[in-house]
Amino acid sequence: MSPSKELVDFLNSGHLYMPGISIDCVIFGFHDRQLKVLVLQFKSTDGYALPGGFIRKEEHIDDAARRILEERTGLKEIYLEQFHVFGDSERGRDDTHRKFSRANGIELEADHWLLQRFLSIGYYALVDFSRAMPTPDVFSDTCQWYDLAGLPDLILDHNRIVQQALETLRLMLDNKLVGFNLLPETFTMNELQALYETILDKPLLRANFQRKMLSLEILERLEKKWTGKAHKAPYLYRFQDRH
Amino acid sequence: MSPSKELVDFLNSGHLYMPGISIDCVIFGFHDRQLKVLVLQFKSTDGYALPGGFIRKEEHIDDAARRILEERTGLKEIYLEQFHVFGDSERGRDDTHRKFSRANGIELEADHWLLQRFLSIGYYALVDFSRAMPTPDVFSDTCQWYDLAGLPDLILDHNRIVQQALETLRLMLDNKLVGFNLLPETFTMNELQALYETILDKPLLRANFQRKMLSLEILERLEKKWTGKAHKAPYLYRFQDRH
DNA sequence: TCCTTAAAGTATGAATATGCAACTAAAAGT
DNA sequence: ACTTTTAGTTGCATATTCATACTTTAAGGA
Repeated sequence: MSPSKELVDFLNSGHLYMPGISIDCVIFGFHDRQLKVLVLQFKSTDGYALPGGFIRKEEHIDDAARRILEERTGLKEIYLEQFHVFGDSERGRDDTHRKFSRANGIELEADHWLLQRFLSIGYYALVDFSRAMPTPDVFSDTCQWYDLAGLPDLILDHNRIVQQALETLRLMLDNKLVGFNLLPETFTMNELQALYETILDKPLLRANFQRKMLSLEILERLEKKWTGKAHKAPYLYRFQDRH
Repeated sequence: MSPSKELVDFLNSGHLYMPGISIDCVIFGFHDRQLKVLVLQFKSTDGYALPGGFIRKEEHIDDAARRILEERTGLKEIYLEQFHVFGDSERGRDDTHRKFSRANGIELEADHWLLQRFLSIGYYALVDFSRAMPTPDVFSDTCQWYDLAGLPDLILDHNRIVQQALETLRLMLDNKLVGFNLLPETFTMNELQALYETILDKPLLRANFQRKMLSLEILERLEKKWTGKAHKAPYLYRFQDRH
């Protein structure tokens, strides 16, 4: 098979980026009471990977992460935070990139920039599942949501990166009230509770959850949402201060 | 003035390290009811800086941080954690290193590795003040403890790095009980309380603090400490599970 | 129309944690 | 022995959280 122009261009673009450093993004979404993560599937091989990329020579690292995120989801203004640097001494020096390139018709030189050791800065992002438009990158055939529990084996240490992102998310959930970024503009109290229960992986008492959330005085109660179901209609709420 | 051999060797050692990445360490100590930070003073200029260094090509980033820490304090087995990557796009591209080298008799080439953009991984460390042996590095005349409140102006964004390390420390204090790493092996309840009050920058009620700490069941009560003062002798305690 | 069902919203008492103040203990000086 | 001073403890009021029960309301059906 002959390599695509996009791939060749990318493999020749090492001089644009800071050497030895990459960014990997754990992009969380929430749907059907499940926490989801965006995962790419490589072309021609069966490798799965987190969305990632490199830092341009003159680019703030947060801007690099935002750029990667926008490319994969179509969304600007995403809630985004770095959480850890992964710095194993052999990180990136396995044959992941070599095998991928070979499968796509390119043999990488031994000193190719993609074959060097890479640190990776882990970012986690929280997006409104209903607004994200998953879009594959130059390496990938697909860009899809996976249930956190049903993640495939990912390349390198990407499974560990997801785990650590999740731990950070749990720590931040009450601390900084980041959870709202995973929901649409308006939501019911039940949806919010389901989000918390999913992330924390434990059931919460409805009455107490409601009281706690309302006591924070960050929720604006809107009109009711008639669902057509045979029971009292829930209120819709809006978070008063996103991010 | 003619440059020292050590400095010349260091300036020629760029090929040993990962390019574009450094480590900066905020080393906290506690003494006289004050939180202290280790700060270096540059030779021949009046620049102050955090202890820092670079990552060897085959070295885990945590090992690099531990190496830097051991060089500055003489201590192994230090409590150490990365907390943030500082990645401004122009970071490192000011004239700090050029001025320093010039003052020490070396004119750096425009493309010298020290004049490139650098990301920096911030680590904070908690050490037992009484055991640390502050030791300057090749750039520095002195390596000294400074009260957090009395820090001098530091180079680059190092003052901001200290601020962010302090915020992280405050977050972690109860969360992971890291505070004990700032105290000697044994300590009185009063010393522990003073530590907490200093870090959190607020007074705590003695009775409540004691009850809370004891209820955690992580303190082992040892014999009493006779101070020679005209009052009841306090107990000494030991933390049961360092780190 | 009115009763039933189911989920939303609210209220209440118990358990636990925290804030505040007082009390007892003990080491050393007078 | 009495005082001073700090350590350690105790009791109680208040606040927060936990667990459960009660009330409300939209829609379906007798």
